Amino acid sequence: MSDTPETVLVEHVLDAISDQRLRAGTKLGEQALSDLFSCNRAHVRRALATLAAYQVVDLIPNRGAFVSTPSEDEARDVFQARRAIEATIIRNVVRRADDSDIASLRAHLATEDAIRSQNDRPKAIRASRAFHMLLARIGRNSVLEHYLAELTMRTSLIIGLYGSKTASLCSDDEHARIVQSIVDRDEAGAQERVDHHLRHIEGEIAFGEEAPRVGPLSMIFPPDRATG
Amino acid sequence: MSDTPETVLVEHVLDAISDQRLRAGTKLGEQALSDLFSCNRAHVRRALATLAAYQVVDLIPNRGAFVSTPSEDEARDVFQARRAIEATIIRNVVRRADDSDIASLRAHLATEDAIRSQNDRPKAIRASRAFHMLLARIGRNSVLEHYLAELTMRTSLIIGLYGSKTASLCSDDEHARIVQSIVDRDEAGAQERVDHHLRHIEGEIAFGEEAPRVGPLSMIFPPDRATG
DNA sequence: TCTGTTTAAATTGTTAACAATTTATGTTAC
DNA sequence: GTAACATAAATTGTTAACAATTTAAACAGA
Repeated sequence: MSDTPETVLVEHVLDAISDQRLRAGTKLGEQALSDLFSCNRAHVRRALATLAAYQVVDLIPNRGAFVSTPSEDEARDVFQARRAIEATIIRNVVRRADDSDIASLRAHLATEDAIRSQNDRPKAIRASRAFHMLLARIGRNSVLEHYLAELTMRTSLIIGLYGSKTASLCSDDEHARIVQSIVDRDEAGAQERVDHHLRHIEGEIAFGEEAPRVGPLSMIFPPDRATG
Repeated sequence: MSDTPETVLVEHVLDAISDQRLRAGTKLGEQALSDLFSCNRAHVRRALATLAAYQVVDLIPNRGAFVSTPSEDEARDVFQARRAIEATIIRNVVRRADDSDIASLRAHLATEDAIRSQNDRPKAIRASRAFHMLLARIGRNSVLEHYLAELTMRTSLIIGLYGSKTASLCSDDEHARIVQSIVDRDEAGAQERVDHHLRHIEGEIAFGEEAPRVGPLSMIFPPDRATG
């Protein structure tokens, strides 16, 4: 990846969204962003066009750019798309994972365990997303990996918008069982567990009662960069 | 859809790619595009950023924008992603298609029949893609529909780049059988036939021997706008 | 106090000019 | 004739200024 101002800006916004530091509806002003990232407005504009193409930002003519607020229908479409994509990803993983991949998965489970004991929700959200993206990388299909990256970000927006009944989105237990199926090379079992896991997350979302949106744009900058 | 210069440009480029009027590797010069579409370079730049996010254009710093040339690995990833996504789409179609939807499908088959007798390859390509996109629309999952739109365009690039042994990409026969399964509400049958159809298309691609790339940018404008 | 209007500020949209880089052209030496 | 180099043209990258629109604020009237 190159290091142009556009790329930096896009990556920061995506990270902030997936960490739920940026919430649905937040306005992304051009001047504010160009100040925050010390670049000119042309760069900001291009970056916003990219984010709009990723469907995490809405561009409203003469009004500006806003973090998108997915509807309930859209949310259900996102989850169905995730089930479709992650079903194929997990199949690839079971077939293609080597020893080093399995070591990575086990290391990740340990990290999630450690984070759980800290009760740090933002960190937990980040780690949970990282687990799914790790599976996507091990699956070695760059197209599916890219789409899942988009969908997990939109999932973050959805959960941030409608809230989740459970504190921890992904129970680490379910992640552990998925890894076990991978180790056992149990394709059907792994697929079933991933599907169940995703339905579980979707089922916990409290549609109807929208959480208070927006938040300060300054949250676009992370408190720390340590990632699992 | 709004009618900003960016949108117009993006739509035209996407159409040209899916019709194989624009081939892999073609340079998309800023001046040339701003002349062709009578807009300034700022608009062109934003449009190119959007197209790059859709992964149909590569942006190379200081060199410009080029229609992307998918590798063989990427091509296989695209087809696997299509199988994953279209499997869920066809399931939705079988469950959700009403009488009017089935009428649309039958009308489309008739159109494809008519086009086949004309031996008009560009038109056939366009109609073939339209069939898959029609299924996506009937499936009523906007997320999957959007991803399939991207993937069918990339499929056009792939076929244009590596060539296909058969003249007609999608044999209309296979499309007709898929529709029959939908009418019969045969979920498993429909899924199996879509999967077989996609594997058939992929199998016909002649990897290894790249077709001559590039072509004149002027082909970005269509000869006619009649679409099935 | 509330409503509607007018004015001012802030934000987005547009354009042009200039700088930096790459590509093409042409020249010279061998 | 080819290769290397120098020059010129074309293309991309950057910046600033200005116009148009929207949002916020001030104000007057009921």
